[in-house]
Amino acid sequence: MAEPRTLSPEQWELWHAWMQAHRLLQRELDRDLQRDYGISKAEFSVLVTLHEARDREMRVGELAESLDWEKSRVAHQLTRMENRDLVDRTDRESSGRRAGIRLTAKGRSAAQNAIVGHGSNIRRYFFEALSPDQAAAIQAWSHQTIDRIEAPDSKLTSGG
Amino acid sequence: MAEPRTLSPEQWELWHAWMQAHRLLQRELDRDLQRDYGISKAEFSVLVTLHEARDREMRVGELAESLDWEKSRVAHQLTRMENRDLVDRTDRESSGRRAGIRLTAKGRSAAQNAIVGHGSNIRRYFFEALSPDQAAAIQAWSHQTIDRIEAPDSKLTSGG
DNA sequence: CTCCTAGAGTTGACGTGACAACTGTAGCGC
DNA sequence: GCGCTACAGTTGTCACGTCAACTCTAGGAG
Repeated sequence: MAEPRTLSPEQWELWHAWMQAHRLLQRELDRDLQRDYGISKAEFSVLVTLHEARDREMRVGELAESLDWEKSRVAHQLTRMENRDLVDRTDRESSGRRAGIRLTAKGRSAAQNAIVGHGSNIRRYFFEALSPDQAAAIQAWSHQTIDRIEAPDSKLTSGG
Repeated sequence: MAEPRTLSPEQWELWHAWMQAHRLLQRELDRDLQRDYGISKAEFSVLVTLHEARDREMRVGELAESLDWEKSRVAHQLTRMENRDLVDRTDRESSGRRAGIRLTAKGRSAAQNAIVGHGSNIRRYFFEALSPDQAAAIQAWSHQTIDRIEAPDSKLTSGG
């Protein structure tokens, strides 16, 4: 039995169903968030992260690190959110560079409202249809995958 | 114990890890597809679907149905792919409406090459790190979720 | 024939996400 | 101080995906 180079029909089917389920779920959650709180999933992520920082101003790099987003993605997102008056970029550097990022009042209340609502939507769409076995399997797979992709060669971090 | 309205920290963690894993996986697969075959995941999907139709021309609605995409998404994608000479829209209706969609020679060869390569990438990134238990759990969850979201009230399909 | 409705396909606007290139600041060696 | 490098943040470009609006065609009612 030579190693099969292609996926079996069953594997394709599983792959397809998995991708499909994921996309439907994401779309559903995003729609609800948009409808109920007027924000998107990406905006929600930023709002939550800033909300958890309480009063402390965050920097772009810090946000990028915390969200595991690319810097440019954060910058673009902040520009849009600044236009929508959800966040505030304060001038800190001497030149035109702005570094400190804060929630506006509108952003803060949006965050507080959305966290509860979005959480219960996640529960409704995701956790309620999830058996403990499935949860364990998905958790294990998630961490495997993150490790595998994030740190393909971890030899750099260990003291060698 | 009143029903908790918000997710537990563990649930948030699982949710976050899962989203993260998914995004990393998708990005990785898309990058490889782009690097090795010069096409994106969306283009791949269209190419495969048209490839499986062999010589038969497909219509936009048929493609949308088969891929479970919105019509407009298909139209936009076809426009991009037409510009890149991967597909061909043939005139069929009397007016300026184009209905028949075919692969170009370039599209056909791209499809044939990519199917093998992409399949083995999926195997490498997804199936190799997946135990049978995990596969079963993920499959079950996927179908549950698709059913739940796609057909929230299925009373229309059964002969009433 | 005209209006109405339904369906297929298209288009525009907008937010999202990735990548590359650019700007400005700071530390370092000369 | 000048150039080198590293780093932080920004910007442009492009592809993706959704929603709403639009066009064109066909079928039925008046």
